[in-house]
Amino acid sequence: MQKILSVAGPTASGKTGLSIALAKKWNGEVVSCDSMQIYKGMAIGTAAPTAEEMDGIPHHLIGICSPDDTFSAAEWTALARQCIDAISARGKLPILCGGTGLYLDSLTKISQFSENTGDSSVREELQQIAEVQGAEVLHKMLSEIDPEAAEAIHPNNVKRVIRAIEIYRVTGMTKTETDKLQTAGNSLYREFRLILTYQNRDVLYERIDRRVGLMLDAGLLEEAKALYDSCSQTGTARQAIGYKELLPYFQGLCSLEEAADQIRQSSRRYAKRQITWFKRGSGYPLVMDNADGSMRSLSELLDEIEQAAKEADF
RNA sequence: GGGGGAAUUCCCGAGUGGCCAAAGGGGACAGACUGUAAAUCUGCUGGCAACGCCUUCGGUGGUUCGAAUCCACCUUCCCCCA
Repeated sequence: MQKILSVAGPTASGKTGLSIALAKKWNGEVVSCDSMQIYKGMAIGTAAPTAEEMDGIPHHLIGICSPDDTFSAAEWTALARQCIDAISARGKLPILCGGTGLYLDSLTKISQFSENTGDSSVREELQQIAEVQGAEVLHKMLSEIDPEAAEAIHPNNVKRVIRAIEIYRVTGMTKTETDKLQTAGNSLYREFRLILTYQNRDVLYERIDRRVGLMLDAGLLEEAKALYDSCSQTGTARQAIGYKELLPYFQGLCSLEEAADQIRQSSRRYAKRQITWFKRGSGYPLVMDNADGSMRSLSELLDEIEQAAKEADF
């Protein structure tokens, strides 16, 4: 089984720096596991590593799609698998680095994605039903075809209700059956997952606040402006934190300071959701901060990781 | 100097005699998550020995069986006329 090392954790927790240090130490290459770094022209706002930060370590799946492209966890997984194979073939260690929990779990938990199950016309039709007749009606439709999924998905979560119905419409199989099928079989990888954690939430939040300032200094405004001028406003990329909050500012609806506050807030909430996500998975919790609020040194962290990996027989 | 208005639970903001620990929104906190995921959604938010009790609606007194809601005075803020 292929070995992969993954570095997960909330935004601004220090994944990038750590993954590069690990790549140097263990002869690795980094594969970004980030739903937004995948897009071109969003390097600053997604905190993608600069060439200088990479310091010669090859990075993959950063800036490879147009912000207008639609993208999916399945597509990402397919690309990531290719990267991992290629890196392994070079005799190097693939290091997955990123905060998109869904992507990381897709890679490691889903043995086989079924054939393309998306259909935008079906989605639009269902969306219409939700808008005209209400979310309840849509949810009832799901109850009839897949009661188990309906039970698990809240009626208000229209996106997920639609997806569950869409699967059935396109494939004739329910979401419940599909999920079962996709997770059947063993994982393809022997993963050692580091989950970057903070004992003091405030320390992480301060890092987030500080980084937003740094992004603005680095030219986030120009980058966001260019993005809005050149792209349609409908793709996944427009959901990215750091860009969508700037739109009201460009439209003259709020001050830059207000927009920046909004970015900081969105980032903190995002971090919280990531923490919740990674908490339920397994992995080695790597504590990044000391009790007094200072950060632990890189060498100390690397030593601990080496020890933990050895104990996990990785 | 005169006239008018406002003070509500972390914030904004309803409530104008009992159905009010107090609508709604925001924030915070907690959680869910399998092809849009930096998205989407849920729960929760005075205290407690907790199907009940206690404290709370600027402050102090009062009216009333009963007040955030009525009265008096005080404090602060806003507006208008001088």
